[in-house]
Amino acid sequence: MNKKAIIAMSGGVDSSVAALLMQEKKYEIIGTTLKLYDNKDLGLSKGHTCCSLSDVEDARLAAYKLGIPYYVFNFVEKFHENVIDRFVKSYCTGSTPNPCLDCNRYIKFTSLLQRAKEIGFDYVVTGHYARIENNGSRYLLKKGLDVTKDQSYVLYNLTQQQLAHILFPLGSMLKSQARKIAAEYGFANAYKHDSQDICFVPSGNYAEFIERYTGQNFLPGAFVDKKGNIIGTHKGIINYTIGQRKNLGLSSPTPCYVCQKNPVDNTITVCDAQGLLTTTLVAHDLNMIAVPKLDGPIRVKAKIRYHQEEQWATVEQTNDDTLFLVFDNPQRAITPGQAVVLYDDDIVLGGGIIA
RNA sequence: UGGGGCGUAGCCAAGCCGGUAAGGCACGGGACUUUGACUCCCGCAUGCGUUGGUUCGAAUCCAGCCGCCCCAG
Repeated sequence: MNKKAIIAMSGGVDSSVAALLMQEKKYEIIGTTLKLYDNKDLGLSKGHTCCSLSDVEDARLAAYKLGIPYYVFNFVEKFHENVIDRFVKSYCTGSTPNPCLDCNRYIKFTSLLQRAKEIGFDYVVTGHYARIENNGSRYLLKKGLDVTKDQSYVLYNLTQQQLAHILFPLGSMLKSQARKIAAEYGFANAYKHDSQDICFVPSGNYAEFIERYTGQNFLPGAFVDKKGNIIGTHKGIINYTIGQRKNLGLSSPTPCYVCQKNPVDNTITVCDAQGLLTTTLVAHDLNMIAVPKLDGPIRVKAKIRYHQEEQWATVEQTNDDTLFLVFDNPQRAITPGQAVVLYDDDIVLGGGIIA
């Protein structure tokens, strides 16, 4: 009897090709799109995003083309609770969250996986560019072969139990190959633009979103320099993140960057580019994949934001839920709320959230 | 109202022995991107407080006026 897999179809090229590949491997598959929010509730109309309901038609079309059953699963409540709420709370406390991490962690690979099991399916399949291997004792998460599209960073939260029931058919493929396959097969979305922005804030104006969502106004406050001099007025603390240069409106001989957010007195500290450099960080909320726990300080390559080359560092797990990293070279704008993901070559060791 | 200094884009600022407005910051637009940022590219003063004058030609020289700053009374 064929293995059964649910394909999470966003309406984009990647997940459509993922479905096609699974079909070719003779899996018994169904396609699904997750309804994550009501566009109306969020004051949205339309946008090319990774999972907006407006993309349902593209997904449905691809499923129809494949001749597979297609369903929309309603995860609106789960998404509110596990993604949007966490996103908003994080910003309100001065952090800078990455909601895609939570969406993968709680929605696609928890709620959807659970649903899949409930209805008798063995696997959840997505179009992520990452690879899963089993070394005999553990499941390993590895970078996608297409280094320019590698998405292992946003998947570092996956557990052994989850990895056992996930398949990434695009992990060993180049994006260009995926597009080619899509084009040859005749998927309408073969040349659809890659997704971007936060899916539930397609306008990109997440600060406005947070104010609307919380019904709270974030008051203006002072920009101060490292000596404590007031040098300007900011528009509310949620509008800024560590390392930000644009939209500060501060005029000076050299560019000004945000280097600290202080929710307590509602001030934002700015500095020059040099002032953003730091060599150490602490992370919590860990998930280790390749090993259950790090023994002693080890050498790794670490990524402190999605789009950045990993950097050499020495890391130590100081307790069950804490990592301490020392980078070989100072890093620019290490940002609380973002994830640090540890790599041994192309293997994801694990990661955590920067404190 | 005696003396001195200054007024160039939103901010800072070069140019000032006349030859047709550097640069930085900010801002706008693109590129990049399944987060926020960073980065990169492009754009950004028919005009130099104002009115006249000299000159082929003035931000640059001259005069009046306006405004601001400092010193002295």
